[in-house]
Amino acid sequence: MTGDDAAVKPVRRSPASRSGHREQRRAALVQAAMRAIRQHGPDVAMDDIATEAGVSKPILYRHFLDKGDLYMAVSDTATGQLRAVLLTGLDSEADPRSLLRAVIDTYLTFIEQEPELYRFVVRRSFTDRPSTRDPVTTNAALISGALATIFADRLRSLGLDSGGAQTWAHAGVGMVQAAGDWWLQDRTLSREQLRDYLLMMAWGSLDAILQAGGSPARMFASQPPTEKPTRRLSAGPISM
Amino acid sequence: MTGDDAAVKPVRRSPASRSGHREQRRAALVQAAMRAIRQHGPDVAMDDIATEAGVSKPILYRHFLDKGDLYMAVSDTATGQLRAVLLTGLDSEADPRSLLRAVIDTYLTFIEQEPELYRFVVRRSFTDRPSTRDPVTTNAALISGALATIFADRLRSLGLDSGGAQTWAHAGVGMVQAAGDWWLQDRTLSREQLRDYLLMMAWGSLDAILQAGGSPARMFASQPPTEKPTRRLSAGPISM
DNA sequence: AGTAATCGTTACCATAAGTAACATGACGGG
DNA sequence: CCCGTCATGTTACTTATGGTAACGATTACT
Repeated sequence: MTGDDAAVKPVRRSPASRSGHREQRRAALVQAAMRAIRQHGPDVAMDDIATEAGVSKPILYRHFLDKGDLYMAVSDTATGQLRAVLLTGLDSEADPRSLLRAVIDTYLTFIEQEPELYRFVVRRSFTDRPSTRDPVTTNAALISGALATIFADRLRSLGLDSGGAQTWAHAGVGMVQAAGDWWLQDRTLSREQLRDYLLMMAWGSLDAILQAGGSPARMFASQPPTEKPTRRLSAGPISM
Repeated sequence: MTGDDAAVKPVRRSPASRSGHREQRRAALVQAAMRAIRQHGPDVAMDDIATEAGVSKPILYRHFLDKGDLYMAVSDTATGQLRAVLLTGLDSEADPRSLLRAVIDTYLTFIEQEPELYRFVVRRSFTDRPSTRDPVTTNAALISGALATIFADRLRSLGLDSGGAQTWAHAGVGMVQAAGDWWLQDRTLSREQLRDYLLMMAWGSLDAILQAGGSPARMFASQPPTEKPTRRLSAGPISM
């Protein structure tokens, strides 16, 4: 794009401002998208987003590849806060349970305050995407990965098998997510109650892993999981 | 023999065969939809489903209110097996851990054998629906509810607070679901390993609830949550 | 046979994603 | 001072798909 010195039009004034300006613009559009989502719900049309941004549709497509790309950007921004909290907590020397509690609390607070945005982000509406580029998966992976890394280090330092850390992280994220989803519709608990309950569960599962030395084989070695010959439910194909 | 008693057109011969036949037909269409989903992925168009069923689109709409309705029917059928297993297990006197293990295993086997169908069912594509009628929510609620019932009974029989059973069930379902989702893409564990790991986690969380008397308040009452954990878990500083 | 209900089809409409082509305004050079 | 180029914007279109309307054919009972 920078037509070098050789030709009549060497470089024009494209070097500076451009990129920075574009990023700024992109961010503004993402903000507009968020406003539109809050107003119209998770199924906003691109037209509505454009209108909210005060421009017309093709502008959006100048800055975002497609709706999924915008979705990704919104998702990134929305979860940025959560990630920031998480990473901040990582540096601190706070005890891990408090850290975990704070993470859960941040998440619940977010989905409580931004239910529409939450639905847009978490309820993946773009199942067609390659899943490796799925923004939710990506973000969950980021959080899970961060949790898993810490946890794995901890396991290793205790001489335990760290292979399960990632599994634990993913499962834990899903646990909180599903519980939060349910909670939004059936508010029979206060946020604090749910938060402590989830913390208790997550911590209990962590406890179990640690006690088992990081491997279920060790946990259930002494007592077989199927004491009486329970039928092997999964033996055959599911056949519907 | 039908037309006489009251008016010229009393009821016709709509009583028998009709309903039964329609249900049969509906089931056949659901089967076709499943085949189409396996072939085309979770984003099948109604046209493709109709083609697979050997009919044309309006036929589908004669049997299903809209795509969400079909989605619900597919979801019901697909999870029917799992629910059956679960409910059968309810009657049996199998120890709850084996039951839980079997449920997890059944789920994992299903998503392993039917990844496309799984994506269609679990990755909710119909975020616009009233959520109270969302098929996934409905199904998850069914399973969660059944699980919750079991453990609520157990909790009560131990004289503990059963109010958290539902929370536990929802969280547990989400845990398994998210872990399974991740596992499908990052197959670093065998199914058996993941199953036992998840069982360990779920059981550990249940354990924590039982030991806390069903309420996090009791678990964390004696000590502020910001301090290091009290239970045996906290033998060492488990900083994640 | 005639009447009516079920079963089926083709052809259409509405919405929303994504694109092409065109319009406007600022800056630098002849 | 006018002109070309780049950035920015708009209108108007295409395409895909969920959903529907109107119409045709088959079956069965009186």
